[in-house]
Amino acid sequence: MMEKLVQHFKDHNLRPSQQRMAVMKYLLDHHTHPTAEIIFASLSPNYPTLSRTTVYQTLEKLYATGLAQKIVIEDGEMRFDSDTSDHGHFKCVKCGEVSDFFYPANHPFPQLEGRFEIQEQHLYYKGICPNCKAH
Amino acid sequence: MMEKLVQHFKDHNLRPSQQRMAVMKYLLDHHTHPTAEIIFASLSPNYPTLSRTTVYQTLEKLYATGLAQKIVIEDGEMRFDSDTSDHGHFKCVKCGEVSDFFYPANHPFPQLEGRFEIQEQHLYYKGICPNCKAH
DNA sequence: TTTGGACTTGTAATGATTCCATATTTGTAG
DNA sequence: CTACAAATATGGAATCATTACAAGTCCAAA
Repeated sequence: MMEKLVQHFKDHNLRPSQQRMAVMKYLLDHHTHPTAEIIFASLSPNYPTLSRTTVYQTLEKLYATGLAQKIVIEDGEMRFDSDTSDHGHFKCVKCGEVSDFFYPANHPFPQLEGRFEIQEQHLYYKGICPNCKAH
Repeated sequence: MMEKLVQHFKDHNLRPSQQRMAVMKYLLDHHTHPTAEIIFASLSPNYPTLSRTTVYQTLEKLYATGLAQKIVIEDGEMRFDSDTSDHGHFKCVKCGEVSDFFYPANHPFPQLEGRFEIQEQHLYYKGICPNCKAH
């Protein structure tokens, strides 16, 4: 597993530093769409010298090289997901949790007229999750 | 036209103050998905005492009462649209412009499993717009 | 082992948004 | 028409996630 990760990084011209490995591993282990702050807080105990800036920079690198996707639903709250496949998200306005939902690969999405070059597609819903609805 | 606006506000228990009228009118006249700052800058010359805070508060009110929708595509950039119908957006990563795209009202969207209560649906693409692609 | 570039760190800066206390305006009752 | 209470507007300060920057550290190649 670790070797696979190292290879991932090398494939994308990134050095497999401890910090990068840790951040990426966190994303692979927690599909909870964490923010940089959440990741920082989670890793800090084990990496006492870890800096917030490093987490931010690492996430940006992961995003830029296609190892993670960036999810923006609320202003001032960037979340990350190591699952870069096309899938949607649901954010509960009560508990704040963001969950995935998947749809068939061939699901028909609205087409754009003209010569738009599409790089990313984002679909998300906001509302109340089953948990919060049941009190 | 102005009377219609006044009625809009009254219907939603909002007083038709000069400032609110001006902000709402701006949204109705400019379907360019402006930010609060853009609206503030545009109205300032005609309303010298207008405050940024007022624009922010007004936009929040308009959103909360269903007179406008809030569009978040990039972090730290809240945009507003007086067209509250279901439609998608495209943001050009080069010029930064946000444009609309519409799809049939009966377009099939992915369903959520379980008892999710959906309040908002957002679909957007990012990429290069025809203008920028043609240089 | 040395060297250069990549990476990390911590602090300071940024900038959009919100807070808050005060002033003004608006709708309404008399 | 007038005055009062509630709603709204104002502007300067505070917040807070994110980014910039300068200095220190690590790693790979010669």
